[in-house]
Amino acid sequence: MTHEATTTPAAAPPESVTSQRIATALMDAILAGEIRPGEWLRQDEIAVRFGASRLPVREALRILESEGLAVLSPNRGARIPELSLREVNTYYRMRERLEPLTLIDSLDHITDAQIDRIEGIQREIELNTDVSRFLVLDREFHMTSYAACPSEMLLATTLRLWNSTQHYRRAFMLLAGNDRAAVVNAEHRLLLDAISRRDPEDSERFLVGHIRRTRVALTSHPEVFASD
Amino acid sequence: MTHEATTTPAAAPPESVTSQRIATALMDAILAGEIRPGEWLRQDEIAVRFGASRLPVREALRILESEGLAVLSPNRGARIPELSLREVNTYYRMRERLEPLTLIDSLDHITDAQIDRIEGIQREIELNTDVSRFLVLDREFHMTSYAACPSEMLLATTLRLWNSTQHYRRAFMLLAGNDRAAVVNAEHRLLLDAISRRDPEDSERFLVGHIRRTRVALTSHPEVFASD
DNA sequence: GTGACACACGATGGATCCAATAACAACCCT
DNA sequence: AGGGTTGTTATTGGATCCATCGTGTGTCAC
Repeated sequence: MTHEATTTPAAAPPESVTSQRIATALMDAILAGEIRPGEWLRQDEIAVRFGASRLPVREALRILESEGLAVLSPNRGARIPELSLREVNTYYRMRERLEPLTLIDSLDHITDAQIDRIEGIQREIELNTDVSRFLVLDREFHMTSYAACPSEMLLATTLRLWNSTQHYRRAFMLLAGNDRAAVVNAEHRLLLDAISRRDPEDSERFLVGHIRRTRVALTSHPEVFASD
Repeated sequence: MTHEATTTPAAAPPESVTSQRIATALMDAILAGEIRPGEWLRQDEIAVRFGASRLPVREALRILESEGLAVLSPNRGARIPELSLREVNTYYRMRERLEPLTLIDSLDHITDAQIDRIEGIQREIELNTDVSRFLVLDREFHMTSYAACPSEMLLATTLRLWNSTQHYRRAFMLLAGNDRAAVVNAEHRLLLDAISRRDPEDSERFLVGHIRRTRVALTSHPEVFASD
């Protein structure tokens, strides 16, 4: 749209609305790890932080809820949910089934420029050594591959699954390091090749393998999850 | 706690909160077909209908949005989305991939009493001739089979997919009638048998077949969908 | 007659104030 | 001293009023 490159893959919602602006800022803070699972989001505190009244904050919390980033209890407030190992495992199994569909539908409309962009991201991943940077690049890699999917609902559901598990991916990476980078790069290269050939079967195969291996690796570190 | 029975039916969200009460009522109205896709949900009108101010109505609309039953445009309002044939097709392909997972996870915890209940519902389906009643019973059949799934997120996602496509299922049934009842009953019986044996492979096989055949039947009537 | 512009109306978004609910703590009674 | 109860406080839920945005209509110019 504009000359500025947007970091978010989908069309960003208009920022003129205060509630949406607060929701976006809170979402970024949560995904960046500044707000962690288990923390309460007090309306008054957020309101003064953004120089607004509590009303748009309440709407923002509802938006966060619809994104799966917060749970609202009546008369109790909003908090970031703490996920158990079992729950994250389920989220990843949902991803293994859903994301191939997102990718397959995206393959029907993906452009050469988008494929080039994915390859550029992968090159940057292979040169990168910082863990936090990897989380951003990995997300960009996959989201760009999904960007051409025509179904907003499918994209939104995929994004929800990514957002809800973001904290545990980071906790795992900070703990285990990126010494498995060679495996990730091999998987990404195979996936990228299948995408560039616009081959739905191979794309699904390598994507499922990639998500599944990540799930197994994640769940081998129970200490980063809630105690169930 | 006290000797008095609780008025709320335990599983349902607390109705003491006005916004939740309005959201539930609106959701029932949408699923019952009283509010149809494309219609605008004006805050003022809903507020006077429920004898409340516009504020809880705004929260209720946010809840509806998170359920996938409404889309909110800033400064424009909320409306029930009109889905094209392509979009409903995508929703059903999502169901084909996700609901087997919901069912498989449910099979690990499902009780004999729940299985008996599913069989009772199926018996009622076979005796029933009314189309509207079938929609309710069919939903009950499947939702009861998913009820033991321990993942709230997976259940909620499944429910969203059902709710979002409810209107088009009804439009199709009212148009095509239930002359395919024999096929549905056969599919349900096979699925029920697999569930009662707690067989995940057969359960997935028959469930996918059931959803897929329904999708093909649905999409053979393009006249019930938005023009894309 | 048709196009564009401007104005007015209606609906939504936001701020402030008040009521209700839940966690917390001190207190009293047993 | 312990458990139950009650009062206090902080936080959320709701109502009313005002500002802002989008839309429709009417008019004026071409």
